[in-house]
Amino acid sequence: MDIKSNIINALKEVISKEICKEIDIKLDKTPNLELGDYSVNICFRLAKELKKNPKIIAEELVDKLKAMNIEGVKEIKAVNGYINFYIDYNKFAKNLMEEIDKKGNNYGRGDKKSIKIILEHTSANPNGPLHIGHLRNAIIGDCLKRILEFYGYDVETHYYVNDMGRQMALVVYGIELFGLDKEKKKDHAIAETYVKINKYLEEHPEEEEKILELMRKYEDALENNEDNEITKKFEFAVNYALDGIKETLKNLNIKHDTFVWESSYVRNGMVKKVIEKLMETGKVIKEETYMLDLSDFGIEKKMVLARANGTSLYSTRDIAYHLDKLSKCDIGIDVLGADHKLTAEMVKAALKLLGSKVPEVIFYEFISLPEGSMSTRRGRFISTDELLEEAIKRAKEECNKRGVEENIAYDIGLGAVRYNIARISPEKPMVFRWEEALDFEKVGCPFIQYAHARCCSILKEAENKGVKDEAVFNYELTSEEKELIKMLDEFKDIIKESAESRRVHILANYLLELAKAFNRFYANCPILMTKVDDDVKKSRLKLVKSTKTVLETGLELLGINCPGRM
RNA sequence: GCCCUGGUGGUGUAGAGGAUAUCACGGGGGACUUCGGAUCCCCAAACCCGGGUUCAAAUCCCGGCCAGGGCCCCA
Repeated sequence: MDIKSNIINALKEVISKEICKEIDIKLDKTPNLELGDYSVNICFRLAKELKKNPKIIAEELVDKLKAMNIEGVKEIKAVNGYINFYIDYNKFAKNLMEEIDKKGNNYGRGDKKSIKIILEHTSANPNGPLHIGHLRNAIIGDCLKRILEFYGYDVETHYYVNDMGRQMALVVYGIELFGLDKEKKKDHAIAETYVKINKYLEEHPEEEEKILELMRKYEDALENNEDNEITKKFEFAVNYALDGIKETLKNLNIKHDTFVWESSYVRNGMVKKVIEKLMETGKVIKEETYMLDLSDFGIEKKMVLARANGTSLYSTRDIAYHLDKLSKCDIGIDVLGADHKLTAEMVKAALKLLGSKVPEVIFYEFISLPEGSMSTRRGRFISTDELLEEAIKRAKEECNKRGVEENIAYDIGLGAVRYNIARISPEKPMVFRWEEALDFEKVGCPFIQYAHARCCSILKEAENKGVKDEAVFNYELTSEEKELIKMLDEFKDIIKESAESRRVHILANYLLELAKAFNRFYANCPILMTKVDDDVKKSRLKLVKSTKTVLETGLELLGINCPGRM
């Protein structure tokens, strides 16, 4: 039984006995250690019902609570109507350090939940490289996958490949007209051709017909489940772009389990079936084409299910994909840009109409450039490759400046890129500025990695000196030690909160705080110095070891490596 | 016009009913003869505006204002 539950149980017992009430109790964190470690504000709530001053209620309750000798609690105080609990750090520290020691990098891991999640993320159109907008999707998605897995879910990641859109037909036609620059990285070569064909079409609008024809032919072939010249051209183009994208993802330390092509749902007839089933609901209106009435779901806009020429539409294929995906898992999660909000709502509504589960959708706001939003079509974007390359280059310079081996530059550079995005809550719009992206002081990641490296070197030094770590903790702990211990304990809650709310920035911000707490501890509490008492030395060393473990685990969950020296 | 997000020191960001609003950068000042200075400490500096709900509001509600996004037989 942990201390928090002990406190809550004791409170419930006292309140039901003294006041004859069952109430929900939530423990709060105190603003600082002087006010204890945990607190409750129930007295304010009780004050109204009992018509009594909250201060007095608190004092009375404290007397009763003290008499109960709650295990792990050293002191209880009533302050201005709050009840503050002070925990017994010596005991607490000992237990916690032993737990971390025993579990190692599994400390904080959730129990296996036997729940299958399919998490779709990145899913950028294969008409060019990942730009820094897609990067936000990819990083949020990948961190989330790691966190959910660690929390105990069985997670499969999907990359949904949009191979049927107009933009792919443009690429295919573009390759016919202009070919591909074989010198360039494949996804960049595709983008170059894509920009050219867009410009060409602006100048030759009469050729628009050819694009429509390509789309028509591709879809016809798919509907008949045929392979012919056209499908080969599309597949070539898509795979060509995907090769490049996969290379970038690999550099980002991101791996998808499955790539699902939207065309597969036309091939297997599911898209047709979706339309048929939707017709059966009686909510389909036939105008020039089929429109779905979703007003029952509060959506006034009608959802168009197919083009007048009979070809399918992105959102209809998306319904088929979700129907299939959601039948294969317990929870489906999509990471999508905020521009998909309306369509996502429509897809959800359509799924409900069909009696299906609906996906959870995580929206993130766009990353824009100071001069405006990005556009692959206009060639106005910053690619992830570019950013990563620059970040690693900058990391190398920093290493050289400090006389550290360059081979850790990748870890530092990638860490900065990933962390810089992971730390921001997704609903916040971001503006990309090179100076900020490459300012390693501003990005908290090197700070965290440095704290880890520092742990490593202290542990190594201890080994040289023959000092062994042990959770003795038989002395009065300093406030820095207490803060650090509390942070290490909090890791479990952070994982839970981060996983359950599907918010990765919570973990990212926590790690920075942990590193901060560690540095404060390091600055104020001598560890291996000769004047330090042996038991203190051993205990503090254990604290270092535990911090290293948690930093390692946490950074790994953000897909960030931590070098042993830097 | 309608819908959805966001608005917190100079800048970027956390906090989503509770006590003195987090952290970083930038500015100013300081610390260190032993464990690694990508360090630590201190100072100045912020909740868009107006109402409301509450013992308690940055946080919830209503109304403004500002910014971004959406409202395609695009994806």
